[in-house]
Amino acid sequence: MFRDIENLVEGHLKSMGIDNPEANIIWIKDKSVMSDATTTCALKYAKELNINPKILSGEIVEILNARKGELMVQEIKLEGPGYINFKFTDEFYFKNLNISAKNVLENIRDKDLLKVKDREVLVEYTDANPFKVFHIGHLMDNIIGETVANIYDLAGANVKRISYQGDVGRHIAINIYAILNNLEEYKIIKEGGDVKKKVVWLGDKYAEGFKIFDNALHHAEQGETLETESEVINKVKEINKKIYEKSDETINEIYKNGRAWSLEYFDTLYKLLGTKFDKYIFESEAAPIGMDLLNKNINIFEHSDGAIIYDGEKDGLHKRVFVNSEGLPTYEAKDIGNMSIKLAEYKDAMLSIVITGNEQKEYFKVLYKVLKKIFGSDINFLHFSHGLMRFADGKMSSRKGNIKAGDELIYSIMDELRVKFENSRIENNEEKEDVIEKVAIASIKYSVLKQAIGKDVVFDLENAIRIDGDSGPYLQYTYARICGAVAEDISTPNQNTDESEFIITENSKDLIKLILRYEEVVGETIRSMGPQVLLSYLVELAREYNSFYASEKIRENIYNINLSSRVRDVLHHGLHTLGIKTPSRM
RNA sequence: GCUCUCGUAGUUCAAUGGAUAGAAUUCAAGUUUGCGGUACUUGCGAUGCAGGUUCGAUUCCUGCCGAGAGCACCA
Repeated sequence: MFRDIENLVEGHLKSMGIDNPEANIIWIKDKSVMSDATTTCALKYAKELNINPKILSGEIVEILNARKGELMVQEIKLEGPGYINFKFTDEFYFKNLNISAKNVLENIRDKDLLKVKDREVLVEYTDANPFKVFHIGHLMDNIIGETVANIYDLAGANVKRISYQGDVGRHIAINIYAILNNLEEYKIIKEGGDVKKKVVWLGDKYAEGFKIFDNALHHAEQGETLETESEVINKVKEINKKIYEKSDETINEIYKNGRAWSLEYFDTLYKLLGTKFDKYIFESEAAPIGMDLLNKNINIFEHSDGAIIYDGEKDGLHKRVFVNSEGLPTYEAKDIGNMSIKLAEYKDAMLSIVITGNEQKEYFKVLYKVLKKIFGSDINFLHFSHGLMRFADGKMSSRKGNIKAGDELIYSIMDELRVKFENSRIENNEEKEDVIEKVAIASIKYSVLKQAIGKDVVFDLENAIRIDGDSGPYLQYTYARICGAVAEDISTPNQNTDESEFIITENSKDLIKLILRYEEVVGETIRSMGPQVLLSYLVELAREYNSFYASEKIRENIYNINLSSRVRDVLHHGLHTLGIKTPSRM
């Protein structure tokens, strides 16, 4: 919306000899400053031109002043060390309020953002492992990954959502080892109906198996087994090999069932979380492809102690093992296959992103060195990593101990919400359950997304669902409140409202300015890949609206209704970008 | 030991090198003859320490102190 002004300023800077000048105009957040927006470009370029910033900004102000009317600027002032400040006319506000939330991208210009426009961007996230529990870490990964994908969507990219799942490897051998020790239980579980129950059982068996295996590995005291340490280790190795070779009927059957149960259960969770993957890739298919590509590029690697490694120390990184001394591919080699599968499916992809926990940061640096050498320079790689979720107090512990499963966390929040929703205005039980689900997910997503990606998250159940102001439910409440106020029977606002449909008053002015700032916020969110930027803006908007609501009777006039529905549109657009659903009643 | 990340109100988080460092919560005091009080208003309160670069530093650089993560056959 500032394009015309920026073009004029940049034109002048160009004539002064600056290459590709950028005169970004941004809204002033400080309410004590009387102007609406500002640019600091004179300060930046005066240094380059070696002249006094006040002189440069003075020239620019003069040029702009001559065209104040057509630019819809009421006043242009030179303030401070060289800020060029703008105060806009009412006409400017009306005109730009017509830009709907959906079109914000049209008005964003940032060269980096335009690069991904209409190009395929692959986002891999969640990466839950069949046979294993859907951990809190997977939950965070999913929330952050979904948001990153949505933000790239917003930037105009053709985003493909991918989940890469570890359906082979030692963790499964350990699980099957434990199941083989409990075949009677397995037969009973197999007949039972509930998939959740089966998955919980699998998780229990993994824990059992892991304990025995880990004890054997570290020469700790034996669990309930008669086998010696080396027998346990060898058995797990043997099972692992048999899974790869598909050579044992019993193991094949257990493997097939366990994998299917897990995947079916994960799908119910993805649905709950609002994720739709475009593609699932499995380690079992990635492994042979990875081995093949590794052999074709063997010159990149080195042999060491019987293993095949990449010496990252040459690049100031670590050495990583790609194939272990038994000839089996590790995660590293499988990831080469994973990438190959992605590129086979999405040939035009220009960017491949993976979301994981912070602990894998160094690993991905090494992996990307290798991938770059194998797959060339047409594709770029990014790794976003997130921190851990900690709990604020002991209240999060369930009867079994502290919550570690992601689904368990969601269900326990829903239990808390059911109590709160007893007095809800919603009488239909089905709708109520649906809303409870959406509020529960919103409360977790808000907690995860309110800080920059990469930082640890502190989850406080009390704050997440109850406390006002700093929560997902607060934003949802504000949305529902507007929906209630802007009732359909009063007026359905026209999408193409002209200036006769808005009015600027003492109470509405700050709110209008805030709505106009949405464009800038979206640009900043994409540029910094920072959901917290968008989220804190939405809180500010909700707060400003609630303040407006307290001072005005919304249904009293059409202007208030129109403005309210504009706020509703922005909230809807922003929250959906963050993967938060917006029920119209709650 | 080496490498990386991070230190901001009591607490949880913000701030492309820009104006008086923003929010939320806690605590204190208030608000409704009105569409959803899960609301609104006011107040108290912070950049770990020491230097450097700059017209200007929470941001960039150096050192110190403190926290976390990673450092080959796991994922």
